[in-house]
Amino acid sequence: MAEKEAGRRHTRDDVARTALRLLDDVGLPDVTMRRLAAALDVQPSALYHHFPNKQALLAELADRIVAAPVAVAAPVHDPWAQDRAIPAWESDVRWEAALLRDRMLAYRDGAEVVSSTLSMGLGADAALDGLARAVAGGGFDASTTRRAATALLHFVLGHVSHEQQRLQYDSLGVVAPGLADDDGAAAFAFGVALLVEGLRARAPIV
Amino acid sequence: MAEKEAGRRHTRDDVARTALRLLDDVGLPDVTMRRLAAALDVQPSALYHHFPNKQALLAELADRIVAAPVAVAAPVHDPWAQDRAIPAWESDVRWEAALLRDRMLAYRDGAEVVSSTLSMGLGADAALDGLARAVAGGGFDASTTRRAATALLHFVLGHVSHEQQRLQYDSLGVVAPGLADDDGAAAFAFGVALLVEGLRARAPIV
DNA sequence: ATGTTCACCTGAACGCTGTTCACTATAGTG
DNA sequence: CACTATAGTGAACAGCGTTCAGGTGAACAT
Repeated sequence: MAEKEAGRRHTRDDVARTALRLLDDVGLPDVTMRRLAAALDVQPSALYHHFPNKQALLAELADRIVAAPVAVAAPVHDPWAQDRAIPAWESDVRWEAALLRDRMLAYRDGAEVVSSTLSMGLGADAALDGLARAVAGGGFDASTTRRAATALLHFVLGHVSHEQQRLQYDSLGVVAPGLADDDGAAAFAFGVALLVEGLRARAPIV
Repeated sequence: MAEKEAGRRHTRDDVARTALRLLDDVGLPDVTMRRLAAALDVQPSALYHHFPNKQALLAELADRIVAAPVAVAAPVHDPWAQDRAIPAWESDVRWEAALLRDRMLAYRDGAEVVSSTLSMGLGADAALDGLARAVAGGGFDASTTRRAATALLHFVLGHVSHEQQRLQYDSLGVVAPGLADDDGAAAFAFGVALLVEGLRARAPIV
């Protein structure tokens, strides 16, 4: 399954990249220092020359996940705005939220990694920053901006975590229990829309 | 610190109640099967006669947290509705969200316990049910109701987790870094209001 | 060419975790 | 009284994150 990296000495970047690949291969619960060391063909203790502990390693992974380059570039003209009544900041927010979702979906258990790192105050700040920047485009005061951005962030993290947990369930052959699974993207867009429209009601300039 | 329970034989309820007290005393990361066994004056293996594994134990705790009786009864006339323009379902949703927050805040790391249990599909369904019931009062279709309720749930879980993590930071003597900490209740109400107002825009009956 | 430095790594260990297993004691019921 | 279900024992297992004293080799200055 996971082949060994046959190289001799490794850099901090090697370790992080191998860890990211291991995460995608085996999932967060099976990303252990021992397994990562084995993947690098190295003793576990060697990892502590690159990261002081496992949490720092995971924080680095979270940073890379939320700041990863994405396949499709941001559209100059947003796809939601055939109707010109929609202000730019609204589609910016939707876009930024969708971007964050895509980035976390790009790695197995990505949302879990980002969420735990974020909740411990280490790294992954790009996640909140992107949302806050988009919200700020609506001209809200600092407090409203920050609160709206964190509300969006909490929803996105919770939603994508839920989405990825279900992905894992399904991949393990568990049959869908009666109810049809909700389309992830649509349910996500709905939640974001709820927050955006709630925010619209208090926009300073209409 | 944590005194031993000197009783003879214990029931499943004893174990759960002691675990809940232990959680409040030492926090989730230090709730280990060995510590819990010690608190009950029992060998760790004895716990497995009451719960098949630790996750099941934590799921029971989550169930008790989200279904706990609360000090103040629900008001017949909601406190937000001096203005009669506010429909009942809106204040119901706000109330239900605030209730869930209070219940999770009642135990150390309560949000973390509920969140992890919920994300693994074991128990704590009362959390979503309460919100969904309140939303349904607005007369929305099933899909909208479910999506809005989970959006609310994700926000509440994320917010309270963040709130409790900060509580722990502060209790450990870490000084607030420059920025004044946002009032938890106010920021919470803001996030809920955002979702409620977004939902109001699609209410079938005005 | 030689000596030194330093990043990278080894190998073994420590203390902790959740969980299992065969066995024992105790309370309650026919 | 014998029986059975429930509760608990004590030891062990495999795995975890982490530490530590020491080793090795490439890079660099003399």
